[in-house]
Amino acid sequence: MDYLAGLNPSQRAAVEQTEGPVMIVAGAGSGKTRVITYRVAHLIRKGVDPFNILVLTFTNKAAKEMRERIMNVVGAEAKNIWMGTFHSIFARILRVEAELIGYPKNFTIYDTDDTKSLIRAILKEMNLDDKLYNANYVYGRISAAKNNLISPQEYNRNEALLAEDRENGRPQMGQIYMTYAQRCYRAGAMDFDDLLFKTNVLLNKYPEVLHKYQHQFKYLMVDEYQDTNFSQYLIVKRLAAVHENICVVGDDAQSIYAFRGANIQNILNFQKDYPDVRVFKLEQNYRSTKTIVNAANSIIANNKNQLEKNVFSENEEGEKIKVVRAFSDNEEGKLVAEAILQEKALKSLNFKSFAVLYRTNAQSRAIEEALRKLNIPYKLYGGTSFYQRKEIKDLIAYFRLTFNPNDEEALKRIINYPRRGIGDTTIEKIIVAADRNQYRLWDVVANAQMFLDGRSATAVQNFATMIQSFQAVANRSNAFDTAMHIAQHSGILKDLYEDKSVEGLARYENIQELLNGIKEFSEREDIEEKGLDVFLQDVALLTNDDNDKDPNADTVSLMTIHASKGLEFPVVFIVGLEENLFPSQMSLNSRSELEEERRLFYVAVTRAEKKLHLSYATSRYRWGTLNTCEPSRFLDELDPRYLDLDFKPRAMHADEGSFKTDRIAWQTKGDDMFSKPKPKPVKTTAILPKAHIPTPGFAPSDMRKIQVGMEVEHQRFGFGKVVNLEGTNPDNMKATIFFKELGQKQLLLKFAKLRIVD
DNA sequence: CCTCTTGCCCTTTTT
DNA sequence: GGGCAAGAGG
Repeated sequence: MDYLAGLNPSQRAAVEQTEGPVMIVAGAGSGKTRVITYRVAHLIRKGVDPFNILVLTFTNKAAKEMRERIMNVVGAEAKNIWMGTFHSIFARILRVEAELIGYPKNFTIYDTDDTKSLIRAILKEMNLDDKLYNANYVYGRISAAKNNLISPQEYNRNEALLAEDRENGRPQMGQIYMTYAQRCYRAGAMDFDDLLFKTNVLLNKYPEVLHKYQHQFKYLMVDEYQDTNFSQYLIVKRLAAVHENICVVGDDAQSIYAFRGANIQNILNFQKDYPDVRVFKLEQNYRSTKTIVNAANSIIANNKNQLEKNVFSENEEGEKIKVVRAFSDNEEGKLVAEAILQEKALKSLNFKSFAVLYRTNAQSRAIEEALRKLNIPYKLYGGTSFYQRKEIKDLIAYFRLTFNPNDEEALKRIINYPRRGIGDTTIEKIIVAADRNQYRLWDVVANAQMFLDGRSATAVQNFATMIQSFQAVANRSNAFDTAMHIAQHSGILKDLYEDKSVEGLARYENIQELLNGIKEFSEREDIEEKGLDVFLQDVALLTNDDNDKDPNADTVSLMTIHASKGLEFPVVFIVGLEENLFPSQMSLNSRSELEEERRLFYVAVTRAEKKLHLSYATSRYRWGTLNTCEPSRFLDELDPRYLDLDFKPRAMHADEGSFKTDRIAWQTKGDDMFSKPKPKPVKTTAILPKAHIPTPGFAPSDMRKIQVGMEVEHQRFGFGKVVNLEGTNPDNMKATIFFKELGQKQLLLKFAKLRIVD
């Protein structure tokens, strides 16, 4: 039990409390992973069979890392623990039980691309305007329904939801959801949300199945519990209902996935669900300097609904946080690159001590270019993963179709790639024929001459014969031999080989790499079933960290803040701290969304161990055009005691109420923000300041008469007092006005409609 | 049915 | 600035 010695009292107590409901509230850097790994190790040391332990995480990376760490304590036994992401664990269970709920065992998992492609196809068939019924919007709506366990039937019976859709001008939403679900079902496919939704259906409908897993999983642990959605919450609750040995670990301050349905209430309400819960708080941060921890605390203090805790550090004070202003995104990249070289030399650090974090993937480009110019090695995390590349998806689509010939998305993808004379018209005919007769897609394809004529019938027939030959090969060969056979006989390999362009070469190499990966899989000693179908099962759930060729290379890490959760680096750069970028423009509609952005900033700040750099640019390319940017409000929220500014600060924002109107001036400038016919869904949580109703007969006064100290009325901002005037030229005269409702704002008198109150 | 060009949308974050 | 879908022309 030597591993217990390295724990502080609260960590140790959490590890030793193995029975009953437990909640561990773990502040950033407080040794959370350590506690989970030791807790699992402790269970095993106490004699619990690893097979009876279920540990759920949010990323493959977290699961992999944890398993390795447990293995270091208890050895090979750790291999038998049920540990993985929600999606992979329940996909695994669904593979066993699928037939009960009408799915084939080798059902396809539709990734986001497949899902959107199917939605677009349905929209087209229904003759709906794909701008109004934007595929992203429709997907979001369906996803939200599934995450709240609302089936298509229930959706269409739910008057409130239907009314909401009518108000949003999208009355067909319910029908789209219905059709989408039917098409997935007919294709033998589940999307990401289905993996959880169908698990709930299974556990709800088949008590004997529920019973089986309830008894198998005597001990449950859920990492990042603050990021669970309702669907996940209910699965966990059901599985834990018998033994109630449920331990959830999380930090409400780090909840950053509400956008995909996570419900922070799950952790805030855990104590209500399990009144006899034991709560452990890990409040000491071992990762960062006092400066960083205190600065992070000063940010998160701006959020309202939180579990009470006091995160502190006993580490050194550390350096102040450097805040840098750049003129453009490119200059920002340059400043970051130079700072890395400087600090590396000064403190004799490795490149891998540095991370650059950003809000959106698109920001990586400017940084990458700057790093390349100075020959700084870097590694990009996230972005398009290996498995999302076109050529990889194409080959995998052949695999998918071989094992599930009803997979509509796979079929559409490759029936005419490489070219074999089957055009859109023919594909449409196939789908319509299947639809009309309620046939499975493959029944139509395999009997093409019944539904099509002449040339196209033959082409489709040949295609069907080819897939059938692949099925025959798959039946008697291992994964690699099957994959190789398909790559060759489908014509993909030849097609790519003939493309001698740089990109074509890269694509060919990628296919080789995939085949190499499958070869390795085929040669593994630790698995019995080595068919290509087994390899295929998890592919949709794999992310890019799986393809990490050289994890120990000395490179700077570049990633989104979301991807950085759970990681730590000695020196961290957070770039793009600008209004509309971070916080994201999409988040400005409600307090809850803004709070999530703030938690995201908190996550970013707490990744740093020794030194933190923040930066923003005053102009930035977005959609190919140059935009002016304002510094992020988050910079204002940081306690200035911890900051080292390289420029003269100015009052950036007076208070939260003012932000909405502040940016109108520059929004209208560059692009088409206002012309987009994109009605936003109704947000009930909006806390925007109430619109001011101007006094009857409101008329703007002559601005040449305005003086400091005057009381004025603004058409929309209400009443306020002039505190400062800048400039003399009437064209650029700017007034600083303190509004009673909205706080301080700066207005260009040229545009402002102000009435001087007598 | 195929290929090339244009024009549109995009940029939130991920399983 | 880039990727992708739709549409025109071959």
